[in-house]
Amino acid sequence: MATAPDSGKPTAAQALAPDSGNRKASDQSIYESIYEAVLTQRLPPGSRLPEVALSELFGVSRSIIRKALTRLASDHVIEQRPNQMAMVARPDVEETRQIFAARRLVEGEVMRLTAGTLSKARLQELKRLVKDEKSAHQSGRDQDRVHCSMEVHRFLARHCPNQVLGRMMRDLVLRTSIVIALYKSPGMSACFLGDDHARLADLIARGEGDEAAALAHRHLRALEDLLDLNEADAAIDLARILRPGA
Amino acid sequence: MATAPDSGKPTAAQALAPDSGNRKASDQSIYESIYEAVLTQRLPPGSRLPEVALSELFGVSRSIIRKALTRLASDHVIEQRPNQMAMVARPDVEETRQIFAARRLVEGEVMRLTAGTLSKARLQELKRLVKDEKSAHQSGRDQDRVHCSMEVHRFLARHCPNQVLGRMMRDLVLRTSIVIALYKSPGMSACFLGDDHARLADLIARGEGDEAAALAHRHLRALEDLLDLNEADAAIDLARILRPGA
DNA sequence: CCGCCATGCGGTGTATACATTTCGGGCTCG
DNA sequence: CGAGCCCGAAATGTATACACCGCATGGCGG
Repeated sequence: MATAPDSGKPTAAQALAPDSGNRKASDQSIYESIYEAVLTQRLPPGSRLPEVALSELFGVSRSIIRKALTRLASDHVIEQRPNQMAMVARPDVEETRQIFAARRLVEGEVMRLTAGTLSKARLQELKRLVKDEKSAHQSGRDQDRVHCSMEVHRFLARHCPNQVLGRMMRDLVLRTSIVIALYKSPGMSACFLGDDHARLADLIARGEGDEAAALAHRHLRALEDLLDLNEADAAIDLARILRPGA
Repeated sequence: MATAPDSGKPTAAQALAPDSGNRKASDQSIYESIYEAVLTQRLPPGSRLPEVALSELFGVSRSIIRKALTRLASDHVIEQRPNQMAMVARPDVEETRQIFAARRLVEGEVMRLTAGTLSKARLQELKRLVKDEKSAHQSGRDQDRVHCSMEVHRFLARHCPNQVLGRMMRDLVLRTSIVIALYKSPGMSACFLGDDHARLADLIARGEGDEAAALAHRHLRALEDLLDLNEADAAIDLARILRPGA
């Protein structure tokens, strides 16, 4: 178990280690470290986040940790139950469907609003992200691929003229990342998505908002369809809890 | 100044007094007290919220207060700047427009999803809220009228089948309430809105989602148009900061 | 041998002490 | 007389002590 913490409910520890070099981190930087770790799936759903361990890791007192955790819980990144350790959120199937539906609505509008508003420099950045994703995919660096894929969506959210919607989309992208980690079917590595991103960037650049929105909508629908969202998991959860036969 | 705290940046104090009877309140109840006070405009935008005053008011230590304030800031109810007292949010004109645009998008979809899904008992509750609003309007109890008007929207948000969207709408309703308090023109009391609510409830009851969404869209557009959203205030803010001539 | 309860340990919940910062009044010096 | 500085009150930022709770473990009794 020392080298395989992913059994059941893994603990934080090494997933945040690279960031622990920053001694005396502020609650903002701690928030971002954990946020980033969850986003890139280094902290899988259900990971436990003990306050004392985090306080030692980041070199601050529990006050700061608690503030960061409160904010993370408010953003649905983690779940906090009374007298219990915080853990990375683990949405059920119903909530997963709602997250996808909400994201289709919001991201579609973000595309519509963002198309044609980006400067040349920004478009360069965007194309760069898409290219990085493709190269990461071709080299088989799946961790980097996921990271870049997220960054494409987050980039568009960050540069949407309507920052209220942009912030909503940012949160929904994170929650989508969580449910993908939870419900992805074994074989999927989401190959064709990279092409979607390239086409999306092109439509954004050319200012074709409606088409970009439609593409994002299809993109997200396809992504949701790739997931294992049958009631199987509910049965699994019940079986895991009750253990009736074996 | 003892009886006119609304000059400049009012303090909390009496706006929360009715809730202070609950000694040893939890952070959740404190969160809700302040949330409700902001929603009903008893705490106008810019109101200051000192931690010590609140801790004495609610009979708890600053730890609890700080947790509640952190959550409120995360929900854009208040603004927290380092080493400065928290205050009720005061969005600028640009953010106000974004809030309305986002709310039109989200609330429209909520109407579409909610129409035709409410039980008879729930529909009764809804009609009751609309009726209460109308009677409050006719009696000139403007405070109650605003409260009931908010409750209509919050009711629909709460009972939307998609709770992710519902939660977003809840937050947007609050932020809308804040900007209305900030930018309402002197004479407006929003008379015809009550009729909109009645028609909206009817469309929801009859399951006509698209029509309900369209009505909500027009309703919110009309509401935004009633506000004083010219750059006047930006000039005021600049003048207040720079004080060039006088 | 199996099941139940006591107990210890590790975790969060809350309060409080102390450090640090901000803002304003009033004094002093030019 | 006015401008600048000093200082103190009051606020927030941070750390820490202690109380409480839940869970796992191990002994005890049926």
